[in-house]
Amino acid sequence: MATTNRELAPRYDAAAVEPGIYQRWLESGAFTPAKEAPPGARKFVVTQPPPNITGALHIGHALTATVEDTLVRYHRMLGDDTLWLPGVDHAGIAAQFVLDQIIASEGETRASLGRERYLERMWRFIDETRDYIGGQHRRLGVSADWTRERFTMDEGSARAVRTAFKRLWDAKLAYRGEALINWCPRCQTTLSDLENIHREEVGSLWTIRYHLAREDGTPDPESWVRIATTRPETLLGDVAVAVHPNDKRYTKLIGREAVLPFLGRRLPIVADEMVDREFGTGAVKITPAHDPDDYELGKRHDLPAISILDDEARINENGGELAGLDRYAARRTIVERLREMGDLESEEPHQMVVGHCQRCDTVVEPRLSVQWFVHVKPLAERALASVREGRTRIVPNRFEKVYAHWMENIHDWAVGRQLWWGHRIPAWYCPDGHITVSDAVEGPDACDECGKPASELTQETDIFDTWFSSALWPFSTLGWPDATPDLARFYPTTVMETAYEILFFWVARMMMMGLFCTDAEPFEVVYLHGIVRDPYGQKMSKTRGNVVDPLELVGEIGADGLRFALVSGNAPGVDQRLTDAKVTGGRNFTNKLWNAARLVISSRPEPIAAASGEPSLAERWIASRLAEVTEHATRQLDQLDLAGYVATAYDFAWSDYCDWFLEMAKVELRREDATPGDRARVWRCAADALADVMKLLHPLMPFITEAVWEALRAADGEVTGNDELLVTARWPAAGARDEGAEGEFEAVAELIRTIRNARLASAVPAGKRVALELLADEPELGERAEAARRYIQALARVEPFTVHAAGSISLPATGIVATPLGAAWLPLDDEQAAVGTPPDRVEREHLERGIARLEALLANRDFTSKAPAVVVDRERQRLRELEAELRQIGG
RNA sequence: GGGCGAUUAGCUCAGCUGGUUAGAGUGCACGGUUCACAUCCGUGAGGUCACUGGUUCGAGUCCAGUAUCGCCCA
Repeated sequence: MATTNRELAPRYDAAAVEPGIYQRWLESGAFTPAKEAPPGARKFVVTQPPPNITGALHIGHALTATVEDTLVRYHRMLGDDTLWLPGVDHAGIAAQFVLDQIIASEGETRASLGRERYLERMWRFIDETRDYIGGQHRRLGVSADWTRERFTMDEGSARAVRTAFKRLWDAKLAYRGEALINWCPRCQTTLSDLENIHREEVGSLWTIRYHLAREDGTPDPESWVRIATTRPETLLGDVAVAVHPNDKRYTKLIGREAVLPFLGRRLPIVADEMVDREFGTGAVKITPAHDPDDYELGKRHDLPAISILDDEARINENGGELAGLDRYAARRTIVERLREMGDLESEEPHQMVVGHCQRCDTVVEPRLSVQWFVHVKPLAERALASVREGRTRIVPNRFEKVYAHWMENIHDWAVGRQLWWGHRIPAWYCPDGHITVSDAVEGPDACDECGKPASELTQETDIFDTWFSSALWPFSTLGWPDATPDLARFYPTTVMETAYEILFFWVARMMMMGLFCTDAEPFEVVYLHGIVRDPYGQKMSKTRGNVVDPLELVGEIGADGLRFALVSGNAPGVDQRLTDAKVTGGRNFTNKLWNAARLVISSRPEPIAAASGEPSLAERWIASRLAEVTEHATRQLDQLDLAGYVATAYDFAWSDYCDWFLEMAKVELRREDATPGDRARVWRCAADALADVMKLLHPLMPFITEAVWEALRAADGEVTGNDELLVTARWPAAGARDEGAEGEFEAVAELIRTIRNARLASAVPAGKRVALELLADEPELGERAEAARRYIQALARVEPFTVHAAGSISLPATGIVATPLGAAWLPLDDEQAAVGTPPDRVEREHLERGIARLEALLANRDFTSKAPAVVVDRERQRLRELEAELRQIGG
């Protein structure tokens, strides 16, 4: 292709460029792994944390997508057998929550529709929203293999769920039993402990008189025991009063009975070590059906548990005349009546911890219920060992302690949910009370125990906690329980990247279920990222109204800019604030890259000759820097140090390549004595280095780099070689360092910086060319100065530039500055000199302080004898340099 | 109550296994119509690395304690 339109727009227009690029990637099939693993290739596999199918991506998802995409693109470029498997989650409670609101607006309710029609409606709804998340991910640049996209409610996942549960059941790790569970009266379902969010609140502590029972069981108006409670409404379910066995105040009451107000129930007064003597009056009411501690105590004392609340937390038939009242109305009524009866002694404000539903924030009600549980202790022990013994690594590793603590104190997992949207528990009941668990789609043929035919069995109506299917995600998505080629090829996966917030909810459970189901750790590394907060450090939330829509930002500054903003300067596991400055910084950087490309492409010699001649200092230096930076960035990516990688690539691109190299390359390209071969050589160097910068930045900023690649390819096919698309190009190999070139460059750059500074200090107008004199310290330095003359003249804007040999000229009285090549000064006329401030004195004092420090350090025998030789040599060298500089300015 | 983390420039944050005079972005000051970019270029000011003690030739970095803030678990 000839040189088509090589004029690039002066500003990078992300919105105009990105969609087309994504389409090209898709058409190229770059995101789908080859049919077979390349021979000898290492694998790199990530399963995407599946977002809620009914939702939209928030900024945290954008971070997840960015980090994973960066790693995946890097490994794809390395040539690894790379798979990134995307998917969405059915989000049981959350989805029901959303659909309930929708059908409510249509005048329907779950009850009015019935289970079957409700689920049909859900599937229709899902079909509408299904592609939304994927579309958003595409706009962020996510390079996942969409041909393998999965949904936690698809048939493969369903089979995995049934199989896993059957195996748990067969291993006696799943059971159905009565327990006090967390109940959300609004969501109408059981919650696991993790979904029960504890929060400190100010409530009340009421002190109530429970009259002691007389012989005939009636209350004695003259004697009572004072009970402290935060939940007076539950007294309807009281079955005892408990005191501490060593509490002298109550010793004589143990064994006697009190009478429950309103209901007249006789309550034994029992002694139990659990009772906190310091709390309230030291005597507590015991309500086993509504309090976890009471439940345990009740079991120890063989007490009944009387449930007094219904599904919606209203008083049930056990509450006598209060039946039908909401729990809070009942509380008010009971308190009021007790007061009237003279049995309410006091009411005081009380700081306490209250559980709330994670989903809807309703106060959770402890409730006695028969539920499905998974006995996770044995699973947890294995999952803990995997991390302890290093088979799975958590980054940052301090979360290994958090993980361990949770695993060590784990409770059985209540996996049943009284919802409709989710995987139905594959358990069948027979009329005789037997339970049969089956992993077959059509269920069991007969009762496992008594052989009653399937027609007489009824299936459990509860569904699984959504996290149960999520726990199987790394392998259910690859075909487990079948031994599929994908499972063999891609499992176990490599990196599980997610928010530290769901370490327990998800990561821990994947570890447990992965080990149980597949006998392997589901991933090698867990990479945890922190929370993206607003500029004031507040967590983003709809109620606070401070949410930032990532797709809106993509529209404003492009996906690359957002990706850059999210990853730069952020360590794993650490929360970050998303500020305007960061976002703008991301946009500016993409624009900078774009303009570097504009310059390179527009300065291609036309026609271009065959490159010839010796490389200039600019070329030798940038090649060496590129070698170092490639090596560095590669190591940082290998170590999952994304912020470090970004910083390395950013500094190189902006400072080294744009600020220094391109400026020097301009000098080379525009010098009059350059041959066509020289110009071609310099341009090729600039273009090749730019191509490498694009490669280095591609994992993080895929769109702009691909766009530049395309423009480079149009301008000169030799630069991009056979790689039509950058996405499938190979990651650059680090070349050889050229320390000589680096040293020469540093000296010249330092001289230029010093002269620029001196110009400003002497008030030389910025655009004006002034004379510069340099007294070379040694002949060799003079030669270097001569060799770099054209850079110095252009970048320091000096003309003429005169280099004097040592001893050939005497220094002026003032205005000398020290440079690595020798003493330099700007011979100013009197008028200029009068305006400016000679910088020498400050400089001299600065040098003298440094010299004194180093002399003292080097005089210390402990230092010279104990510190490594390299360190001592470095200090000696530094001292020599400072002394030379001081001599230059006449010290 | 137990555990974890943070405290570094005005602000937001990097700083790996201890080793030049601690860095970046942003903000600030000064100067810039140099033919890629003002979403830019150049120069600069700005830090007793929370505090106290210890280990070490050498501590932002390791150890102990204190203070403040935040998070997790109970």
